[in-house]
Amino acid sequence: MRKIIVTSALPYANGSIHLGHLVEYIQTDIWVRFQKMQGHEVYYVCADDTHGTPIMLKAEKEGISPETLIKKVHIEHSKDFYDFFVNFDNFYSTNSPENLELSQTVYKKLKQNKKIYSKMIEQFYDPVKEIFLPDRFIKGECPKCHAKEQYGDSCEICGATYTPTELINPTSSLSGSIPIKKKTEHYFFKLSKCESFLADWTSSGVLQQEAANKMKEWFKSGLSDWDISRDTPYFGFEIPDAPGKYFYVWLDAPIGYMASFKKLCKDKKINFEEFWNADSKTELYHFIGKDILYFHALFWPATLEYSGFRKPTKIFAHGFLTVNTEKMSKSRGTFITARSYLDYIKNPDYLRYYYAAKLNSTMEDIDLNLDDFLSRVNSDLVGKFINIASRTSGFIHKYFEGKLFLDDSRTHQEHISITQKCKNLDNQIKTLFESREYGRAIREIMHLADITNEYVNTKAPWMLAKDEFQHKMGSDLHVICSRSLEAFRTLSIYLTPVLPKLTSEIAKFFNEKEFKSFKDIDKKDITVNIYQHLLTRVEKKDIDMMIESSKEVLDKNIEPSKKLDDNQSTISIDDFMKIDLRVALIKEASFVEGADNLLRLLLDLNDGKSRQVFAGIKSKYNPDQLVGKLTVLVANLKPRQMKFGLSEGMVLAANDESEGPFILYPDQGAKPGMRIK
RNA sequence: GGUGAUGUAGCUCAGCUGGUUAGAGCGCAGGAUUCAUAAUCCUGAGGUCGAGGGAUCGUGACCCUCCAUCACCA
Repeated sequence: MRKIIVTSALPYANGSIHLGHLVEYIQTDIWVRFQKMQGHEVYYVCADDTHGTPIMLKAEKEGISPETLIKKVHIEHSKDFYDFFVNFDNFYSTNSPENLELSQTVYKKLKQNKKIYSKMIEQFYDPVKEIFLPDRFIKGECPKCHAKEQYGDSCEICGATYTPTELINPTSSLSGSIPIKKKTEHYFFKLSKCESFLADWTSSGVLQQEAANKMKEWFKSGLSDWDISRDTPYFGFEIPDAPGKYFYVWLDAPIGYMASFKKLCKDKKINFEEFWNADSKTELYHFIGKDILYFHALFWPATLEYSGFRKPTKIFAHGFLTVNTEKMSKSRGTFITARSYLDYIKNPDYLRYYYAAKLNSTMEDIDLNLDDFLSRVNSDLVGKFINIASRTSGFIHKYFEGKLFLDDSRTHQEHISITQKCKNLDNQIKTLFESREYGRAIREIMHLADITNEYVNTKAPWMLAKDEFQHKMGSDLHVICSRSLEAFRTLSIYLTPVLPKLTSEIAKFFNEKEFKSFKDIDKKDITVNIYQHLLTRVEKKDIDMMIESSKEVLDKNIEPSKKLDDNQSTISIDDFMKIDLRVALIKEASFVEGADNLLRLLLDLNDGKSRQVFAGIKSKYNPDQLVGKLTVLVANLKPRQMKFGLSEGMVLAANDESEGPFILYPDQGAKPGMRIK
């Protein structure tokens, strides 16, 4: 039996859990449930990440203490995870006595090992708020490209990175005041001295190949020492013997994994040392997003190494979530919180299934395509998987008192083979789950569901049922339905880590409490209850409503920052790039009956389909003079239903009060479909 | 800007170390069936494997250039 600790990254306690977070928690939870089903001793721990300036400021904004804020968020997060069946053994908080104690222990050991030193640095300070300013809270002009309103760490326009002191005309985004440079003593962790250890460690197989490559890149540019202190006021843990100095949130956050586990040890009488001592034989796995690889693959193991604790066995980084191939967007309504998913779609298993179907062991991003989500869940889960039970259990009930007939010695090989096909996949499924190749596992399982449906179809039990002779125990009818349901049960067991809610209901359908182990597939005396719908389809309208409601939520939140933007007369390059301008060939042009000012244009973007656009240019142009010309189309304008038909875009034209419109023609050489930027 | 990843049928993705007519699921079309929440089964159409060069007897798979998308740059 293996002894394993598994963690997911700590969610920051200043916001709600959203579908992006859930990729990781679901990925981890599936893995943990799988390991538990293999009979291993597994502890899945996590915690809210509660420290840092953003938490402090958010609490202040809401007029409550940071402690109250993180308590409130903890309740919300816990509920979200519970409702998604993310089954932590402990979901704790980094603002805990265990974490305080461990953070201080780690720090003292690092100090003993001569890995800590202090030096004076110069930092920006907000004289009004009387607080040192994190980089993100300073805005100013980029020293390289002179773009205005850039953050203190990097420029969004030219991508330059710099220190906030290099910004031109910096202002504090907290008070709007001009920050002053102020000297302060900071504590540093000598990461530069850990290079050889880290180079060995990161290339020893604890990371995915791609992640290890990434590390090499970072080593190339050399490791700098890590600033681990922040000045008061700061919400966090005070550094021992350093009044007014606090641990930087990223120091105590990963220690939060240990602290959460330590609390669990107290509650469950587990031996903490056995798991965390430097020579521990147990396993430790961190599931993280690729964005925080740096912290987990460099700072964290170095911290552990030089404070005398064990290092992680492996770090599993995953990619980001996009929704409909784009970054989650609040204005599009694709920034979907866990809660709003639950409110509208309700069943968390759908999302768990969809994520599982797309997840693999790499750091590639995964896309939640909502149309795909709908059809995949409905056809895989309802159409083929659940359908097996739905179509065969009726007969078992009607004629055989709910009892399956699985006596191999009295059954033809052709029927036994369906059992074998399902059970033979056992090892492969295990390997795939173990290596986090969930997508492949799902594919294999669904393939077996196909085979089972095929079997049912060719054997046509409904034909046999017409013959009374078939209503006897051990008849072909009995055998066929039994083997189909046994297959269904086997597949359900395979799917248990992915679909805990559904499979627990399936277990009940089989008169079992739950599926505890993959070994349960060998059960022989199986009975079924009367079949009731185990799963309903996802409705398109529910998805649409979820999107709509996600849009609303944001509008309220965005107001403050929007007001700032309104004062600006410039837009960013990103704003401009949102407009998809294309060269379009005017294939057809015609008058629109009943419209005073419109021409109907049929435009070709060289993408195999034409678009219809209604343009208000009749006063100046005849259809004939337009056909064959190139013009400029706003290609991603939301289509609009007009009285005369759907308008799928907009062509550009110039005008003022007295003259116009004058339509735009691109220069010679431009081809239909080219992007204009 | 630098570095890296990705780009295969309408959609989501497989294609191992290069080797005969490029695959799956969904969707679509036609048919079968009625046990099942119009679910299931069979058949079929659909791809110059992002573009262009190159190495090779041969490449979706290797190299180079370009284009697009995404990420990271502490």
